[in-house]
Amino acid sequence: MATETYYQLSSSKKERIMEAMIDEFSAVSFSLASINKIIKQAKISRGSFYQYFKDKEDCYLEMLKQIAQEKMELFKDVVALDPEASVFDHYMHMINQIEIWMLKRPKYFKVSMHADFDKSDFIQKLSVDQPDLGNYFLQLIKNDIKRGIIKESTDPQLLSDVLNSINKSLLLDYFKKEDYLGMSLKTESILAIIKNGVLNPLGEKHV
Amino acid sequence: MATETYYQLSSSKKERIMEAMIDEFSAVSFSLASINKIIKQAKISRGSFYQYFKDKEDCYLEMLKQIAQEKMELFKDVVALDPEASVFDHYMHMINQIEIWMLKRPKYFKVSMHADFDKSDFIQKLSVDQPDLGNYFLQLIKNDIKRGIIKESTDPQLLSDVLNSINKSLLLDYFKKEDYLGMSLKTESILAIIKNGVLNPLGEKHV
Amino acid sequence: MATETYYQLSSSKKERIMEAMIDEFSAVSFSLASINKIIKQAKISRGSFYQYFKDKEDCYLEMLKQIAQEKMELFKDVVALDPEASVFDHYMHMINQIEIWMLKRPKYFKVSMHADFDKSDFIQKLSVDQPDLGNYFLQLIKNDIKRGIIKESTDPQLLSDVLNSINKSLLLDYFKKEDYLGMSLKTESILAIIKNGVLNPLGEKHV
Amino acid sequence: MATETYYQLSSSKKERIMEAMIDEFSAVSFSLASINKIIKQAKISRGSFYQYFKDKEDCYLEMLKQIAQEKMELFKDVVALDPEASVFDHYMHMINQIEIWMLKRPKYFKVSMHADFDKSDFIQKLSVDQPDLGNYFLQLIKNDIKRGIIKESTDPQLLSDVLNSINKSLLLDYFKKEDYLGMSLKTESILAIIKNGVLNPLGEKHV
DNA sequence: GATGAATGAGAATTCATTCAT
DNA sequence: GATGAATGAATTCTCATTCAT
Repeated sequence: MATETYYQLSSSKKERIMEAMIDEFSAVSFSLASINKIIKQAKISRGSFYQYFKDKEDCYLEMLKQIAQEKMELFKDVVALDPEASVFDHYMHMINQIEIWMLKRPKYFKVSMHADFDKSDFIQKLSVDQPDLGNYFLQLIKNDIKRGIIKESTDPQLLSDVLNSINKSLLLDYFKKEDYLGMSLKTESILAIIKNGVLNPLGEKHV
Repeated sequence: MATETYYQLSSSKKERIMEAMIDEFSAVSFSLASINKIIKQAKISRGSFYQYFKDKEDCYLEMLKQIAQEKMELFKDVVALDPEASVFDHYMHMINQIEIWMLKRPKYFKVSMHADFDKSDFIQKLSVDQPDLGNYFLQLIKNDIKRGIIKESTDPQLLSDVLNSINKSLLLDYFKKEDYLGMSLKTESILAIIKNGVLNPLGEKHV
Repeated sequence: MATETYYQLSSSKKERIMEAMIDEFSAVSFSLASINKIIKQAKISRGSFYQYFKDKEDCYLEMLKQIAQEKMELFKDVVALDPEASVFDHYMHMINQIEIWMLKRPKYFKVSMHADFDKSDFIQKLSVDQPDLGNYFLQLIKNDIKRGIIKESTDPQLLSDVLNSINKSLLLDYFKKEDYLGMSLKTESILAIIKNGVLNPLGEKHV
Repeated sequence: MATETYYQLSSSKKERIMEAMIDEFSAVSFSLASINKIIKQAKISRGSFYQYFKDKEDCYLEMLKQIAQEKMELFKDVVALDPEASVFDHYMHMINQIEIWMLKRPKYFKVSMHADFDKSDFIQKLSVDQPDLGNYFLQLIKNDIKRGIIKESTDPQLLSDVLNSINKSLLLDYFKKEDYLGMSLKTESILAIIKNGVLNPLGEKHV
């Protein structure tokens, strides 16, 4: 949604601007982000900013586009896995990818976390969520049930939700700690629980 | 931390003010909340506001107190459960309580979600988190392992984290949808997964 | 100008109020003085304050009255000096009295210094100055000229002004330093200069 | 400390702003000065003001700079005097300069008088005083003593203080009267007193 | 196309004064 | 006569946006 003028800018300038926006929008939420800081860091004039973007919202959207592009690339790789792999393998693979991504682009990740929590009308209208991801795992689960890997009694949608929950919760934790290591390891342990359950098969009386 | 003046106000006025504060602080984060909106909705003058509260932070703290009080009551009930009950029973009980609470006071919950994400120094200093809850479940889990209800091989801390994750994630979901029904039901299904696992014990070849 | 209500107050209460006013008006200028602080220190209610005094100006005037009374007493003593004494003796006597007064009531002195510099319309209208003092010394000087103590060529008004200048300047200095000792000593040295001059009678070529 | 933006303003605009600031800061003390009044008089918007100056303190400092500049020029001329001249000649010369300055820029002088009395932390930190002036005269006095112009028995520091007192006091007087004429004339008479003393050398009996 | 000065609504907070109880 | 809650205009300062050059 940025203007023609913006797209015709030199790559280096566009990158400078993009970096400034990402720095700001990853540091604070949309509503609190300051155009002042962005133009100072990007070393462009106030007037130029408004010749590139209609307004604050517009520049934010442009930045989201950038992030989305990289995400797309991430998920391409997720898909590129042994077709025989179970949903858990896929999930682990995704977590691995996310971990790599977060280490590589911690700010992109922060941006989406902020977006998740900004309640301003504008941000709410954006569906920043990865809309396909839920469905993607759902299919894998159904397939695994068919293949006999997962119990027939399992509700595929529910398992998909659980996986998503785990994912989100982990991200949230790491967002707060600002320390992105150990995600894969922890995820693996959690998956073990989900796969095998925690109840003692010998404990008769309870539950 | 509110002033004497505030506490001596008529109940109806205090409630009007409290409602206005909750409306505002549940709608946006602390930093973005507008005293202007609060006093307009509460129909008090700017001067009165500052006779009730030292500043924005003070009024926020007063509101938290209110929320905390109701939470306390909630957890009283959680504790009052059959001592023989498993951690899962306790967890379900808590979820039930939360569901009731969220239906009754959906905005209270929103406030804490915002607090979770406000990075301002002031909010960061507040430990709005329920600090004991994690530990509480941890003890129950350890006990259940001792009692043979839960597998010895289970890492208590991890299971505790998972339960917490589920909890947070569910809340987050419902926070976004602003639709708090079905939490208990869904939780029950999820617990079933965690208890028994989803792997097909007969499915040899995979995983 | 205070109200009847005020004057009918118990002495102890009036004193409490007066002390609070003096503390405040000696600490900062009239415009910056805070009624809040006064009523807090005096332990009276806001409403009472406005039942005692019409407004801030009114309470200030009441306080000035108090100070004026003590000043009057001071000058009574100044007059009570050997009628043969020169204007310089009188001056020294006054400075001694002032020094005593300032040590005893440093705040009274600060009040007048603040008044001297407050340019608000209200304060300007007040002639806090000791209107008679200038004239008083003028008479003494004229007398000393007649008596042959002071040169005939001396302009009495001018000498009076000089004495006043010295006085004010010293007070100003001590006000800033907030250290009231040594005034008398310094004054004595200065008077020596004024009495005898500083020019070397043998220095022919210059001046 | 003003911003680049300010310095790049057209002269006429800068003068309009400077005049408004001087009007306000000469009318009341720093703490009481109102940015509102300044921007209204200068006919600039609130936003502009804060694009020129960081805050109230900053604009005040900018104004002081202006005053300092003119003072500098004043003292250049004071120094440019016959090296044989006595301290009294220098003093008179300075007073003459001050009189000219005060007639030309009466408000500048008022500003410094206010600064002298503002007890706010910010103003206190500024040493608006002419720190070298006292010392400057002290050196001249010592020199005049050496040269035999001034009595050896004279305490140089004391005489310097007296000259300063006279200066301040005169300024203070004229500040209050807002009438700056006759300063030089009066000073000359006062100096005569200080030079020659007022005591009648023939008056034996007294003092 | 680029610049950056100008704008003004909105933010939090203070304080002398009024008035119902 | 005493109380203290209520008021609102005033304060300083911020920031997204516009517009003349």
